[in-house]
Amino acid sequence: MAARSYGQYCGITTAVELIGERWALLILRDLMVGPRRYTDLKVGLPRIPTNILSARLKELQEGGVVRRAPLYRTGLVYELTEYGRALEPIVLALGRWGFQQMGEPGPDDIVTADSLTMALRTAFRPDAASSLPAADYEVHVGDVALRVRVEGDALQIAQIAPAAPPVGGRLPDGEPEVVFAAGPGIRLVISGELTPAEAIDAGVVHVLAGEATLLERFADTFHIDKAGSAALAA
Amino acid sequence: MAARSYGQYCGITTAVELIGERWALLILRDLMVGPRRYTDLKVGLPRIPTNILSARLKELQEGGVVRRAPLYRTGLVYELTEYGRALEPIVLALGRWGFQQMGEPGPDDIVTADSLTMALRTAFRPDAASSLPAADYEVHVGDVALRVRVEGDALQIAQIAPAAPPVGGRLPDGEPEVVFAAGPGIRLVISGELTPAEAIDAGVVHVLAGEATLLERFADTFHIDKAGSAALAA
DNA sequence: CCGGATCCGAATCGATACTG
DNA sequence: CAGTATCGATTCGGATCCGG
Repeated sequence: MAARSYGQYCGITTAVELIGERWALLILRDLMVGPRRYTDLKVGLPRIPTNILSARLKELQEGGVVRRAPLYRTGLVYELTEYGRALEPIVLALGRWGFQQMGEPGPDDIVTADSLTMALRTAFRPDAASSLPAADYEVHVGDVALRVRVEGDALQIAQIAPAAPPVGGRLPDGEPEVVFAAGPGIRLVISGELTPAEAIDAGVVHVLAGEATLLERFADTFHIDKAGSAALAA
Repeated sequence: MAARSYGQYCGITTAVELIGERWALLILRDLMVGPRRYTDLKVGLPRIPTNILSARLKELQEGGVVRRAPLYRTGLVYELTEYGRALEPIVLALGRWGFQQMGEPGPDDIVTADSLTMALRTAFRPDAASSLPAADYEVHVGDVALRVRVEGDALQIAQIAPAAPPVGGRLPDGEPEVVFAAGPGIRLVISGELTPAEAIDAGVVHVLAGEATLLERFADTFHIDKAGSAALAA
C-alpha cells in the first residue's frame, strides 16, 4: 500500500491518497445522502466491481473517513465519520465545477437517486431560496423520483423511488405542489440556458400535476452559473 | 477511454473523470502556483513516470483544464485555463482537509517548492492577516526556500530555492524581517499543537535571522484548525 | 537540456462466479 | 446480505531512447 504513496509530505497529497482512488469519491457521494448498506452502494454504483467496493470501503475506514455501524438487529450500514462529513462542501463544489463540463449523456449513462439528490444539493442556492416562499416539488428523472421540499434556506430531499433505502429521509406530509418529469435536458434549466417555459415547450420537462408556474421558482432555487464553482458554503 | 467512464450522468462524476486520475490533481496543484514547463513538473513530481505525465497533460488539455502556451522564443509552458483556475479554492479546501490526517512524514517523503507554496496558501487566513501588521518572512524547509510576504489580506509567495522557475513570482524588494528553518514539525505549529516558542525549544523551528517574536504573527496568519476544512473562500 | 515516445514487468481494475 | 476468489484486460511504474 506504500506503493500508492506519492512520496510527498503535503496536505493535498494526503487527501488524494485518502480519497483519490478510483470510485472512492462516488462512494462518498452516496454516503453523503445518508448511511448505506453494502448492497445499496452496489445498486447505486452499478458498474463498480464488488471487490473494488470492498477494498475502497476498507481503505476509507482505515483513513477515518467512513465507519461501519449496526442497523437494526442484524444488518450493517456504512456511514461517514465526522471527518468524512467535512468533505461534503468540497464534493458539492466539485459537483458544481464538473457540472459546467457536462455534455449530453452517453448512451449508457444513468441517473441514480443518490446522484440526483446530490446534484440538487450542488445546485441549491440557500440565498435565493430564503427570499422565496416555501415549495414542495416531486421530481422524476428516469425511474428516479424525489420529493424535494424547500423552506427558507433549508433543503430536504426524500427518495420516493426506486425503493427508498431503510435509512432514507422521511417523506414530508401532504401533497407536492407540482410534479414534473425531466430528462437530461434539465441540465439546461439548471444552467439557465433554458427557461422553464422553454424547457416545457422543448419537451425537456413535463408537468404531470400541479402548477407549472412553480417551475420558475424551482429554476431560481436550483441554479449553477458559470462562476458558481468558486463559492463553497460551510 | 470511454472505458474509464463511471456510467453516470452527474456533475461529481464528470469532475472525477476530468481530474480524478492518478497524479492529475498534483499536476494541477503545481500549476496553481504558476505556469510550468514539462520539465518543471517532472522535477516537482519526482516519482511520476514521464509517460503518465504526458498522458495526464494531454487529458487535462482535452478536458479544458490546462492549456499549452509558448514561453519566450522557443519553449513551452503548461498553464491552467480559467476553468482550471476555478478548481483552486477546491484544491485548497482539500489540502486543509487532508492536512488533518497528515502524520509524520515517511522516510522518502519530500517537500517541494510548489507543495510548500500551496500548503502555505491552504493555511493562510486572510481575516487574521488583515488585522495584523504586514510581515515579510523567509521560510526554509529542507532545501526549499520561500519568500513569504503578507500585507493586509494579500499573500505573496516567491520561490528562492531551488532555482526559481522562469515564470515564478517576482522577489519582493528589501530584506525579510525574519528567516527561519523548519522541519516537518512545522505542521504542529500550523495546527496549533505547538506555539512558536515551544517549537523553537523543541528544535522544530530554527530562527536564522531577525526577530523570533515574529513567528507568533506567522502562526496567527497561517493556521488550520480541526473545523478548518469546511470554509472555502472564493 | 527540453519534451516527450517506447517498451515491458508489476500492480490495479473489471467482470464474473461463488460462498457463509 | 455482505462480501471473497479468480482471472483476463488495463493501467501504472521504471527505464531507456530519441529528435530538436
